[in-house]
Amino acid sequence: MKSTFPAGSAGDAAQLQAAKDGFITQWGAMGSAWGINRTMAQVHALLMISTKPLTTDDIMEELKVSRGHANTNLRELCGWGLIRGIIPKGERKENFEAEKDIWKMFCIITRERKRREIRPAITVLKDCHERTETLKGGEAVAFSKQVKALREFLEMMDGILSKIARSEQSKILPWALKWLS
Amino acid sequence: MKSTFPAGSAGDAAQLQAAKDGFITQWGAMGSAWGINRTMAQVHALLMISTKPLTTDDIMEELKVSRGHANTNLRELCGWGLIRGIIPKGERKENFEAEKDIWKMFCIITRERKRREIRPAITVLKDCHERTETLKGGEAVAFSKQVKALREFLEMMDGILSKIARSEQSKILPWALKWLS
DNA sequence: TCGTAGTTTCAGGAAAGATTGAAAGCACAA
DNA sequence: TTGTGCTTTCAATCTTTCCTGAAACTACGA
Repeated sequence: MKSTFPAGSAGDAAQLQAAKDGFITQWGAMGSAWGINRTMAQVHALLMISTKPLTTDDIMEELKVSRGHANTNLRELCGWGLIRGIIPKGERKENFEAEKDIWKMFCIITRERKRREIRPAITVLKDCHERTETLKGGEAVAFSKQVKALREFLEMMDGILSKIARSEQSKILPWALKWLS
Repeated sequence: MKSTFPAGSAGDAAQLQAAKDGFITQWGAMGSAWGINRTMAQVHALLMISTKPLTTDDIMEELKVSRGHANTNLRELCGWGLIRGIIPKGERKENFEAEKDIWKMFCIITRERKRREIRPAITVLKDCHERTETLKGGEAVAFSKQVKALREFLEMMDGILSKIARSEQSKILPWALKWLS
């Protein structure tokens, strides 16, 4: 519903819009599968492929959601650090832009999920283990052992992911490529 | 609500039960966060720490869920390959037992999520890229480029995860430990 | 201080997802 | 073939989560 197409035909523009819509829809679906609010994933997708920062009203318009909902999801994404709000000088409206670098995105998501989900799980496992390791009886020993194995596994994962999330893409990528060969 | 405690006091048994319940609850909560039905995660937790195979009725009793629901979740877990049903000879009731090896569990989950979530996403990205790579105009070029970067990243991940999920734990673990140092 | 432009909050409606319970289905033994 | 013991299915219901819209709030300029 706009005016200027720097180049290409109207058909091209329609095709581009269709591809964008498909992308946003699918990214949203993928978000759901990973336990992320669909709209939040869509807002993220939209900002990720936008060539310029967008306002709350732009989001409302594109995704057909209410102002309240747009605002909530934008804030949440800011909380993750996946987007940031900027107020262009002279204006009062806030504009949002996404981190576009895939590797940085990956690092952010890894760090956050580690913090929000793996760490708490480790805490619980540690607790379960400590509360049962001194108990006698086959049942208790088996439980304690299983819980310990789980905990050690998650701690190893946590360590590896921390290390990866701290690395530069430039250090990981060539290594990954070699390793995959 | 049972009889024989091979060793230890009644207090010990209560403590063990409390720890088990805590574990099941928390594993369920963690499942939710990762986009997995809470009950399914709890059934998995229950079987993971059980020293013997359990029947549908055992699950119903422990988790206080209906027969239908227990059945659905057991089937789903079988679908993932995380548990298997066995019919002890001479009996007609099906018993379920979980894969207890953490590394194998991790491989199964990795493989399944790759198949169910990463592969479809790659397909969509490929499609978006192909539909726009020949279009003219700054917008189209930017979109195409971003989508391509995403796709390449996911394909790299897919490759790495495939490789890891095919490995023996014995090959990864020492390497991980060294790498973490 | 008031008015304006914008943002945030939240009660309640809507949609999605989980759970039940009961009926239908299945497999085997008598 | 009928009966028994167990599993599966599915409409109905309950729960959770999402989403809206409107009111409250904030920041700033005149």
